[in-house]
Amino acid sequence: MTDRHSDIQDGNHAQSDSWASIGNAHKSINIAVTDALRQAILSGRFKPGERLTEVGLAKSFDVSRNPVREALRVLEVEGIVEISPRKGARVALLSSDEIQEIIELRAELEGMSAKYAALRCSDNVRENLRELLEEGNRADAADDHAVLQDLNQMFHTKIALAGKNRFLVGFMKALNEKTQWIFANRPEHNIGDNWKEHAAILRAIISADAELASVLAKRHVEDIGKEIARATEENEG
Amino acid sequence: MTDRHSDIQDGNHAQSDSWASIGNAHKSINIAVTDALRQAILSGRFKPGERLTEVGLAKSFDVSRNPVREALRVLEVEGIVEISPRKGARVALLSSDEIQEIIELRAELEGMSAKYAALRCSDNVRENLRELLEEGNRADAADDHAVLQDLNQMFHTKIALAGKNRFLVGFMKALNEKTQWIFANRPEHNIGDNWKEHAAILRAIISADAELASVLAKRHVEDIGKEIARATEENEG
DNA sequence: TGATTGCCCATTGTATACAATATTGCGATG
DNA sequence: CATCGCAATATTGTATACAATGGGCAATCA
Repeated sequence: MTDRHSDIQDGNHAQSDSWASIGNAHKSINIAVTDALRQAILSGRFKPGERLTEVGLAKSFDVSRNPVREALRVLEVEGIVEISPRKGARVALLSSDEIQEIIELRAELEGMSAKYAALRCSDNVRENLRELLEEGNRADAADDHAVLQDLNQMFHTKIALAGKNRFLVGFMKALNEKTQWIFANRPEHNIGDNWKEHAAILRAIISADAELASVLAKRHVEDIGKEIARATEENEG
Repeated sequence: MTDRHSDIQDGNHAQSDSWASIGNAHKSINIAVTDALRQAILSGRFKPGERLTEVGLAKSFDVSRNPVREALRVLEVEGIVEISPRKGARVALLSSDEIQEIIELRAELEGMSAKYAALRCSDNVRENLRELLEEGNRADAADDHAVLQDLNQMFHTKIALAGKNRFLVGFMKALNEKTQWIFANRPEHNIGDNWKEHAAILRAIISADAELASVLAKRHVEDIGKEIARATEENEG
């Protein structure tokens, strides 16, 4: 490291807000770069297809090319970067076919998670979900859009965890990230506050109705898929 | 770089191989190292928990540490290597709980794949599956263990592809690799030739009976899980 | 004009050097 | 005898240097 200031390490750069927490603590720079770059792509700051040169990224993060290369290869495995040997890296592209496949699989896995959650959640977790449900109901009644956004994310995370299969959790996390990415890159797709559907799923899980929870969760995601398809068609046709 | 011959690079230097790489860019060393290391781990040559030092691997592959680092980070994302910052990399460990979770998820996804395959496979693919079925039946009748081994692998791959969801294909590939890894590290778990079950699943898919295909495929994997559980218990208890 | 060749520059691939950190071994100390 | 420091060593983290490749552009020739 030179005597220059590092965006990633000291957070003095204009964009440092999202990076500030990752630099100094325990993580090494390659991990910080990976996280920062992933976030930049998923949030749409780097557009699909956009070229990602090693020196460019290295300069913008004020690090050497090495951590950048490692980050790019990690993100390639995650499926959000594409690398052609000796040609370079680009932000991956998602075709509408792939988007539908993501939604389709998410629907199945979300249903599966809900089923497992209903069957397996401990009393602690059940109580936890009950609190989430009530908190969401309050926010929904109060039309608190910002809080609902958070709670909706938490909804998916908690259900996945309650399912007690860590590989399922990992896959769902990947698919959720991709869904977030889809919406970030297609402004015409508006995620509505769908708390009422979430609430119904939560109630089914809490009452240990695995069958109902599964069907509701699956259909919930399928509905999102239909909306994406509709919006895409409108936008492109 | 020492004067020794490189396990990995030999093929790149040999003139005889240059024909093979005409038209497609020769893969870079980091990819070769990734593939070689992955294979070494999945086949059990490196034991779970075994330390993987960068210099050690670099020497054994006769490359610098850089490609090795990149490979380790890729394999970490794939879940077969664990990296602790500033401490180093180890071959990942799989607890028996995790093994059961892998099987559980594989069972669900295999059922899902079979369902989709039954619903979606084109005439071409259906014909292809029919050939696979007959070939397997012949090998089974002839007790040709080696061929069956191959066909069993192909069975899973072809069904996944027939399902026409590339993310599902990716997840199943990851889970199949992990299953292979489980068996490679637990000699007491013997994969039997289970062609007859495979054949039943294939017939269901070919006749477009999605429901039956799904149930059979799921149960087939669950049976494998039971056998692993039984063998583990026997071995540890 | 239009295709082609050869050169230059941008970029990636790989190795090495150095810095920072963790681990190990051993002797001093209670 | 256990344990605490502490130095020596091993290992990882990061930067830089150099080689190799690919793409673009101008000069060249049909």
